[in-house]
Amino acid sequence: MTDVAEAAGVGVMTVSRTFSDAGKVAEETRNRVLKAARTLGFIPNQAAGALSSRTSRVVGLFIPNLLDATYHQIYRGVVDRLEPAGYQVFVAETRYDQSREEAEIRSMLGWRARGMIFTGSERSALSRKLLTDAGAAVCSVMTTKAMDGFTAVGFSSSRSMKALGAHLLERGHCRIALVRSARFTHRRLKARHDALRTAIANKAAFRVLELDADIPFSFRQGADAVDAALATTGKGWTLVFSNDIPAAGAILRARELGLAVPRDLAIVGYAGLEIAEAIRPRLTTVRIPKYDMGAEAARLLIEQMAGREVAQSADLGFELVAGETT
Amino acid sequence: MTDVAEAAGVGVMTVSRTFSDAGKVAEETRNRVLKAARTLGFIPNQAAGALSSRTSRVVGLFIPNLLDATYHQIYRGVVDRLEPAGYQVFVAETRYDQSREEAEIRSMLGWRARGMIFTGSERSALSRKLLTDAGAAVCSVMTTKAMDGFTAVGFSSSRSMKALGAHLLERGHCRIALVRSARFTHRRLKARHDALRTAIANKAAFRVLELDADIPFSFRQGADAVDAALATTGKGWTLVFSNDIPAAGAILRARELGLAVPRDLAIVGYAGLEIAEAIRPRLTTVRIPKYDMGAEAARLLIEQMAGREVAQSADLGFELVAGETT
DNA sequence: CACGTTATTGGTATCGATACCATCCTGCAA
DNA sequence: TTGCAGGATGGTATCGATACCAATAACGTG
Repeated sequence: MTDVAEAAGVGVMTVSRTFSDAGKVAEETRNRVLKAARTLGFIPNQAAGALSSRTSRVVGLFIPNLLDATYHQIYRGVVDRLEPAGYQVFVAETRYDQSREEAEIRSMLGWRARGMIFTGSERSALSRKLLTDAGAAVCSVMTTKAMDGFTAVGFSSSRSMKALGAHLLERGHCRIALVRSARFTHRRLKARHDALRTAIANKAAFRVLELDADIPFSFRQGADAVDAALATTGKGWTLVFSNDIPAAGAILRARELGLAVPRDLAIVGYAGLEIAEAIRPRLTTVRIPKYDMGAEAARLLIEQMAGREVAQSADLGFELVAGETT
Repeated sequence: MTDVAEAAGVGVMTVSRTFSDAGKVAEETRNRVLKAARTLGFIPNQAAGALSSRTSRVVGLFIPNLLDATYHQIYRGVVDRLEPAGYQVFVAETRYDQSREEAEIRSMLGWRARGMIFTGSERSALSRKLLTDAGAAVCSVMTTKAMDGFTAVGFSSSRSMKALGAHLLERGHCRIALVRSARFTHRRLKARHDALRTAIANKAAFRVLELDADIPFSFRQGADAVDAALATTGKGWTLVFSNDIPAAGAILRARELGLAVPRDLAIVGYAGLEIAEAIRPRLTTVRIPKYDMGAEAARLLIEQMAGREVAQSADLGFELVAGETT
């Protein structure tokens, strides 16, 4: 920076200002500085900037699985809002692993991130403590339950399940099986499941089909669920998945076995991914506001980091998509 | 750090060493320092560390689209290798946009990343200049062509297309159409396509089906391709896609239209994703070493950053998966 | 014309780590 | 006993920005 200052014939502060507080440097000077910087190939050292200003423009984004289109869209939404605002997004893929998440939080705090956005399951007690102690602005996505001073952006998953339950009852489904895998069933998912059970009450038979999967959401998981369902409960059941991918896998498997969907086997997904409308029969699913949740979370976080008061939570709703599989 | 040093009754350097060069601190002292750090909630400031040591342990990873399972697996491979080695991976999603990529490179250089891994299409001239000027270690993934001092890890996509061409001719396909979209066809993909054309020579009819898509790889794109193919060329063609997702979309659409695959319409994918074996008929595709490319690229980069000599490139091969759609 | 105001610029201490060198201590060989 | 190697530890300058304050120029106003 000293070199650039010298080359441009100005003080270092003018160079610094040229690259940070826009507008406080005269146009003509600014151009001279930028030209000198370009000639010398100068790129401001972010580390030095963060250290000196004692406040980095880093925001941490925690995502269980970036391959999941739901989370990927959230990621896009977050980036699209934070980048123009001058923030740098550091992504951490937690892989549904709490110890990974804790390690990543530490790492973000090491970079002195001022804000963090979490998606997916809930924070561990240790994570929450780390975050509150550090005084970081925190926003949880996929839930509307603000807590511990963390804001929340999402939708009511219990209401979505209530709507789904009503839809199923209305279409005369009377044997409903919830498919899940122990390894990827976190508390929030359990709550979602309870909501469905409640919605159904005893107007239909209800059971849980527990599978063990090693990958979070796979087509195979759906196929396995169909096989398991046929083996244990026989035809005539409605399989409710927690994602569209395994639901699609179930459709493919059902067709392979010559089963009529939804007559022999009904299928429900969750998320509202592209495959839900690409596959035949069209999948019944719950479309959730993926991108918008990310964008809104980012917006809230920006406000918080600027020290402004913000709403504790935002409910962006959902949409029940009645397809041809129920 | 000063506080921790005081609390532990040691000098700041001992604290610093406790958190960085492992082994140079006596076990007993080390424990005292760690305890003090835990009590005080001390987390080393990465920015200060990077500034002071004039060498950050940051590696940039550039990916066109994290939702694409190919790139996502590469990402996993990279992270799994670099994290245990003490490096921090900063991911940048370029979205197939060169100006985004250039901006992200600048940003990485701002963090003084010592190494960068690129996947997908080729670097622009400006990008290459930025990288060489900065003296960063660079590795390209998905290609075996090392250039400009950048190492490369991948497979021979032209050989994969030659193998595919041979397979198609062997199975008697005589009308082959390459499906692509202008927006997402970069130079490497073109080279891949040329290789297929060469492999086929004039032993089969060859044409290109140009679609315009706004998303890189979607099911819809495959469905559109089927519709376009039927409209322009009629039945009996083999559609060659550059990804399994649109190929799967094509299968779904073909079945919806009552077409027999591969008799009325043959379909070929690329990448070797889960859906290729989940869908019926099973998709013919080229399986590429996704995860391993990432891991190997990371390994090479670690060696380079340690100043050791490394092989210029690594060819990890591919596997032609003959399915039921050809 | 004096004077407050605003726009622009510069000097220097400072952020929190690490590099580098110095010091101290211990154990062992001569 | 002496000398010395090597392990453990500490002191302090330094990395490259920004915060803070000061200085100067330009401008309008009464």
